Amino acid sequence: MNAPRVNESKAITIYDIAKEAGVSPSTVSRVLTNNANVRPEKKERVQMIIDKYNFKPNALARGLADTKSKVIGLLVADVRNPYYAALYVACETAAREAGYSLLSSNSLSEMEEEELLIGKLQEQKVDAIIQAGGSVDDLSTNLEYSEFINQIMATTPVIVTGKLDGTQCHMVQIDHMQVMDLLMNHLLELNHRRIALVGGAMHVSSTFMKVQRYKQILQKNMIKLDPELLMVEGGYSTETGYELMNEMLDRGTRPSAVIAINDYSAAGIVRSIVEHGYRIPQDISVVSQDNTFLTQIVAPNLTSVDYDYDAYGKKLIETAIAVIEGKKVGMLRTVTPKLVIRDSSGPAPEQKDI
Amino acid sequence: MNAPRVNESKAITIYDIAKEAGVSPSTVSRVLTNNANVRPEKKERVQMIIDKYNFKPNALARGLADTKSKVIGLLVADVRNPYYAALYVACETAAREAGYSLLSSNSLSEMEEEELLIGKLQEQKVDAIIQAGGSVDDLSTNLEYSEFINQIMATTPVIVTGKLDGTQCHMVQIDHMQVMDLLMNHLLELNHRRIALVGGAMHVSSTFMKVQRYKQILQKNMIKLDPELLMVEGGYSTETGYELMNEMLDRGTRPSAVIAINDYSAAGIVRSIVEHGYRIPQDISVVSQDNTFLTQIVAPNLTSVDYDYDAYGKKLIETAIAVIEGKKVGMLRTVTPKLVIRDSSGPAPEQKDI
DNA sequence: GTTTTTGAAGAAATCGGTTTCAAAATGGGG
DNA sequence: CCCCATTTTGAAACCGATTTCTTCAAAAAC
Repeated sequence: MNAPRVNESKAITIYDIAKEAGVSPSTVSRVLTNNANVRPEKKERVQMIIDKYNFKPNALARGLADTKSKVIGLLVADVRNPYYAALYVACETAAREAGYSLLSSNSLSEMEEEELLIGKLQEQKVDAIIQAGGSVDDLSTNLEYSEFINQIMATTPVIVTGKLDGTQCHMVQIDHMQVMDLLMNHLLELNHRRIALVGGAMHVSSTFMKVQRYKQILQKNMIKLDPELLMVEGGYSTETGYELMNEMLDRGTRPSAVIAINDYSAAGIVRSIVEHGYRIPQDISVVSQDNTFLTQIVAPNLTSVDYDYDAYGKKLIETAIAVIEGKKVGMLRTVTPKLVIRDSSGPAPEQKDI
Repeated sequence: MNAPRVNESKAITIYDIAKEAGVSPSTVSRVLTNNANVRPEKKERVQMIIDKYNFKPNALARGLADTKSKVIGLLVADVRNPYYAALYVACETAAREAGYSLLSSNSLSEMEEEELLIGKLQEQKVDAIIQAGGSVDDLSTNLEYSEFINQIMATTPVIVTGKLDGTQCHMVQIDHMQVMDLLMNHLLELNHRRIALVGGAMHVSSTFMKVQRYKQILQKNMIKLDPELLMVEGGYSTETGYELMNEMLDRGTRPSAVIAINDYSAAGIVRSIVEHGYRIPQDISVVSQDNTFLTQIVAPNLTSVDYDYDAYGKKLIETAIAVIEGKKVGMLRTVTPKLVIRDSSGPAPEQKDI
């Protein structure tokens, strides 16, 4: 009769395994890390005991000994935003597949908060920090921020989404120019000429680049820029989209198509348009960016630009691991956007006003 | 002229601080942990040097030494679901305020995956594991799962959302009965008698409880249960909501109000209703659960049951910390729901059929 | 058959903290 | 001013791995 199984409060260690296998702790460690020769029969014996107890080496001790925690810190602006949620899941999946864990935080767009959180991540000895969104994207504080990142980089490698000048940190960036190209080409092919840009803020670098590109494309197509169609002066929320669109329509400005800065604000834009009695896409087309699940919640389903989040996350994690392992990898990698056409965009209506 | 600042590759340690302060490492540690007496003037001197270098103790070493990592593992079903995203952020905030970090994973509803992830968390020596959603809620595998949790509990305390019999693990649970009470009372007060229940799956415990309660309330109000109004046989997605509602309306069943299992599916339900030419709430009221931001994206804005995510997350973290610190705390804590009335619910239309 | 090379495995140092233990310093009372 | 109780403090052990350094044995070379 076996002794009753009792919760031995002490966790099992490499020494216990060693004793039971009749070998030294070093040997057990060698079996564990698998980067030194151990005689096959011994290796097997040790492995059996490891399996028997389902022994898992203490990651803290391991991290302390070899100064690699196998944890990557991930700072996202806010996972409640579907865009970041998608990116976060993609990163986690990629990290897991590479044998890393993720220590993540929501910075909630306070730069002070960010500093605190990064400090926390450093305490935890994460091997690298990925910063997705937040201060990185803010043109107005960019210089100051680069300084800050450089300081962090002295200790921990940092990878950011977006582009950050004046640092040695690696970047994975969506090709914002191409995002705008995709949207504009789609609309121009549908004969739209009065294309509005709604939502976003100019001090955010991605938005800034998109507006630039928007203007370029108009020019190339001999379309005169109507400043009334450019309403990039709010935020990225549903509320903002709703208000900006209301303002435009109430003022009498009538676009044939609207480019929303993201799906989130598109929801507000769509509502405003519908409430003003226009049909989508018959009267006004709406196209959006991010291709989150919101595209399928809003009626009609939104045409939106997708970033292939899995690939995006994978690139971030790959870059982080490459840097950790000291391998060479491009400083700036790009995520290629793709247009997903749904029901919210259609041919421009016959022109009746100017 | 100062020497140029160079990246000293070696991180600064407690010993460096000790040397510069002219004290022993033990003393520095005492200042750091603040749980032993240190002569004030010495304490100040050490603290100054700590501040000077902005020294942060290595969390790995610390965790190894006192077998407390100050990290809590959080397993959520899927942060891309706004409900879990809200809960996740709430937990993170609460954890941070209590001086803990969060190591989180998305279990993505594979029980195998869950086991793997929990194993990972244990390796990382998290002080406790919070499991939010996933297998916990599945009645069909509940027994097997309890066994599994008990095994984990031998090493790491586990806190789950929902109710899990046969384990010693702490639970924080939404009062599902009350959720249904709130929704039904609201609708009954608005004179609704033909109330449909759409979405969800009976093997999920929360849904099961809600259906039970739904029947009880009908009975108490002398309303005969119409099985055609009960469409709890799909999932929790927008797609499911859309399909189930289509099925009901196409079949000719006409409710005066619909209770959606969550906001996510409500979006599909709303779309189906609108596409069938009914107005919300004039013809059919829709009420929902979770009170995520989706309530404000769907038009009309959804009446929904809120859980006060901040309080919810805080209860989870508080419970976890209490367990970690060996303090007594109730095995089952409850989250009280609250109804948020918006535009999707209104008085029942004058009865014309039966 | 002896010497050299290579491979396997243990002892011990190390990572960077916390904590126990014992010694030293301080302080209060007689 | 001395003695005893109480703080303070430092030395050393410890947490649980990895890794370097040795030693020893076996295989290869001569």
